[in-house]
Amino acid sequence: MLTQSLSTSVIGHKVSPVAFPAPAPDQFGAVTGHAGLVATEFSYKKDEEIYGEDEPAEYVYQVITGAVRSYKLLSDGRRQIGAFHLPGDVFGLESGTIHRLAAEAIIDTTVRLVKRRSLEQAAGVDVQVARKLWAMTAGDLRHAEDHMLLLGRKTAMERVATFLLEMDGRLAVAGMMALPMCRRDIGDYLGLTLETVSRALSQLHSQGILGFSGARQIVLRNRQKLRTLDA
Amino acid sequence: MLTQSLSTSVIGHKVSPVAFPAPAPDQFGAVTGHAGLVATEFSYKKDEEIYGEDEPAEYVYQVITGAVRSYKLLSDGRRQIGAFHLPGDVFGLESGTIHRLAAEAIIDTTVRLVKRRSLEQAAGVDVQVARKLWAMTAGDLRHAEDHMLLLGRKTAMERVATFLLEMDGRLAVAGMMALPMCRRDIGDYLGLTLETVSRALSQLHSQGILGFSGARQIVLRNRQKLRTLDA
DNA sequence: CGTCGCTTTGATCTAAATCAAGTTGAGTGG
DNA sequence: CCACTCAACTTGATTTAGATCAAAGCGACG
Repeated sequence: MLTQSLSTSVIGHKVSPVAFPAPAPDQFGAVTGHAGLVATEFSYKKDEEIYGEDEPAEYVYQVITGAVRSYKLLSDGRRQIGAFHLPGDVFGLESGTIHRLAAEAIIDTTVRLVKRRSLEQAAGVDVQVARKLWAMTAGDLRHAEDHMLLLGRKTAMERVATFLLEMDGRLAVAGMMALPMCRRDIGDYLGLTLETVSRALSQLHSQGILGFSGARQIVLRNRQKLRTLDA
Repeated sequence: MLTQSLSTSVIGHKVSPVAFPAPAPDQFGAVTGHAGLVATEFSYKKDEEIYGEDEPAEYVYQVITGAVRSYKLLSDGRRQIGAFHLPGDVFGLESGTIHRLAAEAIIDTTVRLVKRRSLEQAAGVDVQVARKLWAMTAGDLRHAEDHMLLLGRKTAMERVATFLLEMDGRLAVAGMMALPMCRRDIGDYLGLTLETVSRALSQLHSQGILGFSGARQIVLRNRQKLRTLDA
């Protein structure tokens, strides 16, 4: 299966910023606003693979709309999701030539992408670009280090509380968050089963710490209490 | 407590390579062999702190002899060791200004260190240095991604098998490895208790997959079998 | 408005944690 | 050089958090 939509544009300093709902500081712009890097848009349907584990890393991506999961698999199908990527997030950035994790669209998703080689070339010319690429990889490392602590040492309730606070910070609009991912994805991110995730959420609901409007629309009613549960 | 020993030298291209038993490719040399960076040696006693979590990242370190653990703590003392650093390994490298994990000497340890600022400065002048710093952070990220899979989805026996194969690759000499760390450290690295680690090792011993000469001297007698157990 | 995937909830099981002794062995001081 | 000491390690008994197995709800979509 290939493209659902594709458009190409040459990104210059103030040329066609391609408005997208990026809540986070624009990580990509700081890098693509250089030397006529070519950025392309591409769309993926729900559950479509963006790239596979150990595939050559030809492109670097930024989520425009939608959501993406990055993950590793064991031979028998056990899966560990390393990160969720939401609008504004850059993913698939590698210092080497290979993607260490696979990536799939969680829901219908549109991304911007640039060739990894062109970024590396820009980094060779512009020290600021090189600095930014390093900083983005360091940001991914920080997240992974925090997540190792969660996976190795936190209880199920602590993991779910940490997840809710993370998602609250990343996608809450008007105090409500619309989770794009299913319970199984959350479980595979937190090193739990989907049933354990569901039970923890139910318990938080019964304690009035969160409210539901459908399984994936969540309102945090007591962030302070949640913070005491997150470890 | 402060220094056990300290010496300073100006590292130039072929000036005083300060011979050290680094089995890995010399990650530091590629970076310190530039622009008269000043490298200092420093020693730490067993269990001495090298830096704390969230402390300013003033230096970048390389193990000369000994071993180091990098870890995070929860408020109640639960600990997750993110990495062990062995002779030749660089640690404490940050893109930002803060150490994200604490570091302690596992046994008496000597390190080389350079100021982070001076490395950043060199990276601003020399693109090769910038590239190397990025590649080192990316290497740490790769390890963290692999470790998330282990912590989130592997069984106790799979974790211990993975650990043995990792250490075998990093510190086996003449088919034998001398582990510098205790069972509790191994447990805190693998997200297990020390008892579970001990039981897994005993089971591998009774199956003839490994041999002991004292609890920390291990010979792998059947790497192939171990690889089938590692997931 | 029926179907199917997702979610919740309940019952039971189990891998690993916890609690509890012993054992070993490296380092110390007599 | 030997015996003592103490931390590290092993092993056993029991507990438990979370996994697994199973069966309803529910809700979005065709």
